[in-house]
Amino acid sequence: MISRVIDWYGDHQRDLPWRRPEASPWGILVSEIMLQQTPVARALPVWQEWLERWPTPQALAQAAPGDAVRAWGRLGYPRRALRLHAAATAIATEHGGRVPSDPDTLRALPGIGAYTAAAVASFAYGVRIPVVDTNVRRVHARAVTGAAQAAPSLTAAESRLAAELLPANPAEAKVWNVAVMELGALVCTAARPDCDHCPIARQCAWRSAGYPAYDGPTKAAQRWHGTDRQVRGLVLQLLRESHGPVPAARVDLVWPDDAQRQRCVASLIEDGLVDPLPGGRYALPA
DNA sequence: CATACGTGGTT
DNA sequence: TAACCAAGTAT
Repeated sequence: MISRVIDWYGDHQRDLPWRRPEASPWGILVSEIMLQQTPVARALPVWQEWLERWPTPQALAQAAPGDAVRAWGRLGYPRRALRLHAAATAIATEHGGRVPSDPDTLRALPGIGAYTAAAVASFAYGVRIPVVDTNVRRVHARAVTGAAQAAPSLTAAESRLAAELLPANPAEAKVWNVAVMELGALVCTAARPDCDHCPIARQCAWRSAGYPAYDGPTKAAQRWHGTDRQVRGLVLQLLRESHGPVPAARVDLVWPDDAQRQRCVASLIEDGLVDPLPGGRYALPA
């Protein structure tokens, strides 16, 4: 199964800039943060801009956090931009300007969790460690476990399985990691898996079992309209698109519910995404 | 461990 | 059209 997936990857992988040999660990780290819960097509142009503007962690660390938030554009979850800026600062001041290769050291940086730490260690440095994202979990669930989809959150059994499947050779492990992820992104997709073009269709436990429906617990559906997330998004959009500080009166226009809007502005300030200025004005953090 | 956290394309 | 989905993290 391993060689079939790796061979398939060799023939069908997308040409993504952060996968090229010349990609720096920093470029790979930036890509991983941007790709959290965000499609490749949307992250791609923003990644290009970021790497031109801030080619090193030091370069980003010297910028204002608000510049990072503004350059994040509409990627979503703007706290990622703030945390990436904070990570760059930590890398510049505590790690000699070099992106760490040790997963535990990476994991200690802001915005870097288990997945991103493993991804950077593996993809940037060839560290032999399982990289388990939503694509990988889905492929494992189907091909090995025989379930239509993975559990709502990563289980110990899944981590064990990923560790067992990981090739012993570090270089091979790195390709395996990215290949399984790519298979999940392009073929073994959530809604309409393209089993006719899957390199391991014959070995797939889910297919062999006749595609049984998922019976486990499902994750709660996300709401959007009328939520604080929507209001926060509107406030931040206004500040991103404004050059200087914005008067409170203008912020008031983005959402009619006073209590909710004020609560959201307060939470944005709490998060460090918004700076309250004298005179009742607001701006992205300097 | 469940929930909050953006955004826009696809079904 | 509402729901689902996209390389998760922090609390």
